Amino acid sequence: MTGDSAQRLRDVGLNVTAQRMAILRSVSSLPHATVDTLVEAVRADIGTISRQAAYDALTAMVNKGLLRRIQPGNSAARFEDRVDDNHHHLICRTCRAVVDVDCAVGEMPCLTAFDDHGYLIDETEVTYWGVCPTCQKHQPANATTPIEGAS
Amino acid sequence: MTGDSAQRLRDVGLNVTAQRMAILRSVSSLPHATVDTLVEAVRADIGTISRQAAYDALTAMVNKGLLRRIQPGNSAARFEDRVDDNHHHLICRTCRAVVDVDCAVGEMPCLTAFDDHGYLIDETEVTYWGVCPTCQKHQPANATTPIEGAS
DNA sequence: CTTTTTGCAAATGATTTGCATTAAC
DNA sequence: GTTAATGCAAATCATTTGCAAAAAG
Repeated sequence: MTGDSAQRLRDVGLNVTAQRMAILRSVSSLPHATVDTLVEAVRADIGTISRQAAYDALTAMVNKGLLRRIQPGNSAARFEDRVDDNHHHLICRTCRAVVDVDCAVGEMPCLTAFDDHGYLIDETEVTYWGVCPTCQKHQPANATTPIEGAS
Repeated sequence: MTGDSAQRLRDVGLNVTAQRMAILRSVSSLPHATVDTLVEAVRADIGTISRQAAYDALTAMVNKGLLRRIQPGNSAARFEDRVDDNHHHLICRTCRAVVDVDCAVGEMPCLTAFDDHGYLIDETEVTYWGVCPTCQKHQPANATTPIEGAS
């Protein structure tokens, strides 16, 4: 239904377009998807979107706080629409699968009582790096291309 | 002095080369520097290094746990040699300045008592996003290009 | 002397920019 | 009607790959 996503766009002052509504819906149904995956999904949905329109729409919505961007190391950005709660991410070093995790500590971990060096802090990002169950099984003890860090 | 960095390389089983020693020294004196900055510094130091040799050396040392790689959003990676302690990073959205901060919570925040989804977790990364004092002053109330997120 | 590392060039992948066309308000 | 959004191509930026020459153990 077009109503909901249209309203969410209007609420933040963005023009309502078929592409933007479709992007918003795709991010909802495909949490942690990359731009390319979202472009595919939107094309299956409304027929056409350019990659640039997708980038533009996603950037606009991230800037308006409608979406959140996740940057798994140096690979393609992911997007999600869980923006209101304080949750973090568990990312597989091998296949880049992203899983949401709720913080055990509480509302805003580590955000209190440290030297902020005069910075105006607006976000605390917590990322857990590891290897997912599937990749643990399908890989020899010393895998070939660990995407980052940790010997 | 060449001894220290040479020994650190040997300790982790890496061949000792002039470039690698110089990289190690440069990362020490320029914490949070990008690859390009390090290449410049190394060239000023020992005369010559290719960018690829720098990437290779840095990757090798990160994999051996000698260095740590920081990925500020989607921009160029930074490197540091503080690998033994549990500290986090405060990054300026505008100028990308990186500052070390010690965690107020304790040893390993949020690492206990949550659902790990079967992942084998090896690192917890905490990043605080904000605007540094300098950028707060030098920018009009609504700056032009906030690098990421947050309206 | 065998293996690793270096250096150069070219390739790749993600993202951005410029500009004319089209659609929202 | 004006302003904002789309689509296409080309540009840019960080990083990787392939391979021959040079250096390390």
